[in-house]
Amino acid sequence: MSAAPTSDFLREAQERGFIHQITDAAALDARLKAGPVAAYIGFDCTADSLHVGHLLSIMLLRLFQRTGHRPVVLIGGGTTKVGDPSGKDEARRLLSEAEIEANKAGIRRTFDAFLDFGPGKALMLDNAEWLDSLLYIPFLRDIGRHFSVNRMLTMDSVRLRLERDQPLSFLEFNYMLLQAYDFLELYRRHGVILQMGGSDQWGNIIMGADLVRRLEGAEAFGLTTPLITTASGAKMGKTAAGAVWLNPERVSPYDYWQFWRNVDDADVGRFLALFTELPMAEVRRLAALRGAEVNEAKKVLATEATALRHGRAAAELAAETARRTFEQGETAETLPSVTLPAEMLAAGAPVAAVLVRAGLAKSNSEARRLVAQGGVRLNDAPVTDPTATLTAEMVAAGPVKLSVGRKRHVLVRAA
RNA sequence: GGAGGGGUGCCCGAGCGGCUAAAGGGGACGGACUGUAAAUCCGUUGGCGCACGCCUACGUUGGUUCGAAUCCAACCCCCUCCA
Repeated sequence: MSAAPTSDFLREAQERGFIHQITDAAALDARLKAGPVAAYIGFDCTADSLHVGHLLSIMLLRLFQRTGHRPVVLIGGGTTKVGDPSGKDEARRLLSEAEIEANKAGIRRTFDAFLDFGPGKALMLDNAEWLDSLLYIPFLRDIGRHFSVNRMLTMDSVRLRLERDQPLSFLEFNYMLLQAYDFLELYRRHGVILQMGGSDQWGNIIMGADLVRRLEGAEAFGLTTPLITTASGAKMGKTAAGAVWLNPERVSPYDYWQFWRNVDDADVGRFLALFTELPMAEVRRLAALRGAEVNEAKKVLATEATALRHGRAAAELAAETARRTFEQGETAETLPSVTLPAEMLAAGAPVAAVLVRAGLAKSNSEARRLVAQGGVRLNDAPVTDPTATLTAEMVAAGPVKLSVGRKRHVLVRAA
């Protein structure tokens, strides 16, 4: 990175660690200072919720809006119909029109928490709008002519595949063109001059920027974010239960808080900068904490990150629930809970079955195994008998805390 | 189109007629130690009211055998070389 950027957006983005590459940092910096700019990031719509893996992009768009610009969320409704073949072993199941619509709605709900979509503010668009009606011959003639196969072959995404003798379908080869075309459409329709995305999108992004430049004679820019891995090298956002989703129906605010509370020590500073909006001075102070004090930083990270997604109240509640559960050893009645039907309790509900019902074990076998290994506790008392049952009397006085391991707790309630 | 090679559990990867629910590693989970961290050590890791039992599982479908992930046939998919 050459001269330090002076626009609010680039300066803060750089300071917080969002930037990996920029096509023309100085020119972009100047444009951002001259007035509001529109920028977009593309998202798949293969699921009805985004997950923590998308959060970096979301936070970047949020920062973009906060610094006075217009973020555009581009949903790949059109490209999802084709199915992105990259990086997948098996062909992905094609989604129906209705599924795509449902997914878009879910994704929209996620974004509503992060961006202001009011009049003149952020936009959410679907590339199906222009891709669905695309005609092959005119597309080839008008757009395809501007793409040099020679150059496409030198792009990392293509070159690496070819070098490793991995197959590359024509469809996939074309993906680049479709992506570039999105940029062109967004420029024409909404004056978008900047595309952002993960570092793996660099090739696609510069193709798009070039296309806009050629056909419209306009300056267009690209910016990529670094690939975020955890200190232990894994792609972030995966836990035992799977992806850490951003929609509360999939991951509760409490579990979301716990996810951030449990990051590696080595990740806390970086994550505070990227996934919260605390002033950098505060981020640096927290990141400098050592030893057991790091826990303070993690709690701040968890609460701030949760507040951004689920609101301050839900975040505080999750923090308080955790404090009472972990630090006081109490049974906080705000923990996630399962309710057992009366007839199940009347007959004596096997602990194993309750574990499965509570989502703490995937099968009865696993539940029994957990008990056998001494990993299960009822109100903090270890369960040693694999055939133990929960009775109505046990739950009559109030919810019972069922725990697996040190960290997973669920309240069991009577219906 | 022709000739070879290959498809194994969450992933990688052994196995190549019975001793195989399938070595080993990774990951994940539980335990110990801690700070709801990392590292380390121990254990677990298909399902089923599971102690002996039963069911499902090694690309798909059939077949040979007392017995198949292992042999045969056809089919599907992938890779390599040739045209």
